[in-house]
Order: sequence, then structure tokens, then C-alpha cells
Amino acid sequence: MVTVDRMALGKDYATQECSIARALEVVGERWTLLVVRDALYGVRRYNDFLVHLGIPRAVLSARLKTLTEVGVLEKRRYQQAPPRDEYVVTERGIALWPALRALALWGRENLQETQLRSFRHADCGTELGPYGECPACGTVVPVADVVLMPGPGLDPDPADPVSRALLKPKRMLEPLEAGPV
Amino acid sequence: MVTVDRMALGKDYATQECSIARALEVVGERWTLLVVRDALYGVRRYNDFLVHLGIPRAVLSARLKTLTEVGVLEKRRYQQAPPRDEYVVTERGIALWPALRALALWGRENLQETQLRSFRHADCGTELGPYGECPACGTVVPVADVVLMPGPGLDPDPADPVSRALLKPKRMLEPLEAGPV
DNA sequence: TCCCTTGGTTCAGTGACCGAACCAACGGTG
DNA sequence: CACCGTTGGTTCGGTCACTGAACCAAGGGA
Repeated sequence: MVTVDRMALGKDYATQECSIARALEVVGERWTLLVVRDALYGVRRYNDFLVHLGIPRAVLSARLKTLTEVGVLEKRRYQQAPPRDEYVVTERGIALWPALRALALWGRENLQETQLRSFRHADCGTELGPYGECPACGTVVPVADVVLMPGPGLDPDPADPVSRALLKPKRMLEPLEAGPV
Repeated sequence: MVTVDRMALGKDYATQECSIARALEVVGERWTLLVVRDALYGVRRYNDFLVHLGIPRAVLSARLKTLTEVGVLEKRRYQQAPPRDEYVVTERGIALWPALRALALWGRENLQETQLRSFRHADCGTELGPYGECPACGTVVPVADVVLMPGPGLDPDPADPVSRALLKPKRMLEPLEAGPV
């Protein structure tokens, strides 16, 4: 019996002296980055994450808990009776935007045939360049000034209310109004 | 009995219409992004990946196979007798650099206490800015012009030869000369 | 002949993920 | 007041990916 703690399988990269490994220990598990993506899109409520992601409930609960603990999300009571909480993305979560945008760009250029969505500068409607800048304005665009635009490759009649809400242009970070199922 | 193919557990996000999900199906599995990171650092040989990552051999074989199939790495014979292959990062793999750099930055700013490594512009030695640009030169720096610099937080006497080689400044992409174990 | 290097494959065990069922607090309705 | 619907979970049995250790094989060199 050694005193070394049993390393949880599949969670950390103990031997790696590397900031990327540290980051992946937090956001590298299955579903985690998609939860953060949805949070940046404005999804805040348990049920909206659930139906939009199609994720097992136990896994969603675990991810929301971890992300709250590391300060990427903040659990906040939005109504008292009955008590209801929502998960709002924090500054630390917003700081993941460059990584997510880079991944989206890579996926679109290398794996995706049809254009699904685009990220545009709210002020002028120009699509963001490869480094998150607005080519027309010449400035780096903060997430709050980005609009998520639907593209031609999307299913025009999706089953879940979150996907339906995202068929219209949507300002990032603003809470998403998901209709009934 | 439905005709729908059994979805492999833990690999794809079938319901997601999203470039990020497509990207994560390829690079979202455990270890994968660290393999790509090492490839960008100049690691090319099976044994070097193995000792540097501390990854199970079966998983390394699987990841190298998948990454080769999707065109992120290229398997190339570097000597005939005895026959030996190496894995070299392709243009498609290099295109993952912005995502990895963004993740590294996030990990360092949010999770890491000590500075482990920094990415600097080879021409002038300036540390890269948050969007991969050189603040001094005002240009976006391609990976080939980035130097990986060791920082004060690193173990000064690591066990594996790859970590030892990375204690000296190292130009990205150039093949890494790992000494004997 | 024997051993070493390199680059793998095989296999049993473990734990993360899966989906379905269940639970609980509260409000509204008949 | 009984009952139902909404929201936000927890529990549980089964499956599959990851783990680590052992094994394998094609050469080269002593």
C-alpha cells in the first residue's frame, strides 16, 4: 500500500509539465467543451443543455459541477419560488472563446462539407477572420460583440427548442429564449 | 432491430450540427491533442511519444493511426534497414496550432501557478501575444518561426530524453534530437 | 548464437460513459 | 386537497475506452 493517491482514470495527465495538459484536465473530458460552447451561445438552464446536447443527465450534472468548481460557470438562483438555478458563463469561461473559435475554424475547414454557422461582428456584419478579428474594422472583436449566424447546412426543422432558437441570428452570451418542446 | 448504426461510445457527437463537435470527434479523445502538441514540438518517433507522454502503447498506436487517417500526421519511412517509420505533422496538423496555443494560454492564465514554457518569435525573441502575433513586429507568426523557450517552473532533471531535449530553446516543427534514455 | 533496439499487438481489469428509471420540491388546476 | 406538470437532479445495471503489463517480431551488432 503506497501513499500515492490513486489517479482517477482518464482525467489528469500527471506526468505532463504543460499548460495544455493542465487545460485539458479541466476541459478535455467528453462533452465539456460543448457545454462551454452552449454556455457562450447563451444556454443557461439544465434542461436546455440537456435537450440540445443529448447528453446523459448524470454526465451533464458532473460537468456542470466541475465547471462551476473551476470557475468557468457560475450557479445563480434566478427565481425563488420554486427555487431555480441557472449556469452563467464567467470571465474565465469567456476566456475559452479563442480556443473554441480556433477549433470551430479547424473543423469547418478540414472536416465539414457544408457551412453550418458563422461568427460575425455585430457592428458591421463582417465574418470574423482567422484570429478572431474583424477584417473590416481591423479590431479584435470581444465575444459580446459577436453574432452567431445560421448557415445553409443546418437542419431547417430541428427537434429541440434550443436548436430552433439558434436558427435565427443570436448575439453571443445573451440568455437564450428557448421555446417549449 | 433498427437500421441505425450503433454509435461508438465516447467518440462522436451524432446529434450536434457544429464544427466544434466535428473537430472534437477527431481531436477530442484522451491524449490526442497532446500527441499533436508533441508533433508540433518536433517529436516524430513512436518511442519518443511513448516516453514523453507516458501513454499506454495501445492507445498511442490507436491515436497515431487515427491522426494519420485524418491527415493530421503523415507516416514516413526514414530508414530502410531495418525499416523504421516516423510520424510527421502535416499542414492540417499545423492548422491546429492556433487552437493549441489558445488552450495553452488559457491553462497558463487560469490554472498554472508557475511559468513552464513560452512561445517566442524566432526573429526577435518577443513572446507571442494572445492572438499568436508578435507584438514587436506586428505580424502573425507562423509556427515554423516560433521558438519554444523553457521557463523557470520546469523540472531541471526530467527522466525522459524528450523532456531533457526541451530544456533548451527549440524551434517548432524541426525534428527533435532526443538523446538515449 | 544471443541480445538489443524499435515499433508495435494482446489481454485482463477498471472506471467513465450510456440510457432508462426513479426522486423531490414546488405551483397550478379541478 | 388530490393530482399533475415542470425543473433539476440522483441511482443503477450494462457497455466500452483506457490502463499497464506481458508478449511479439524484424532486423543489426557483438
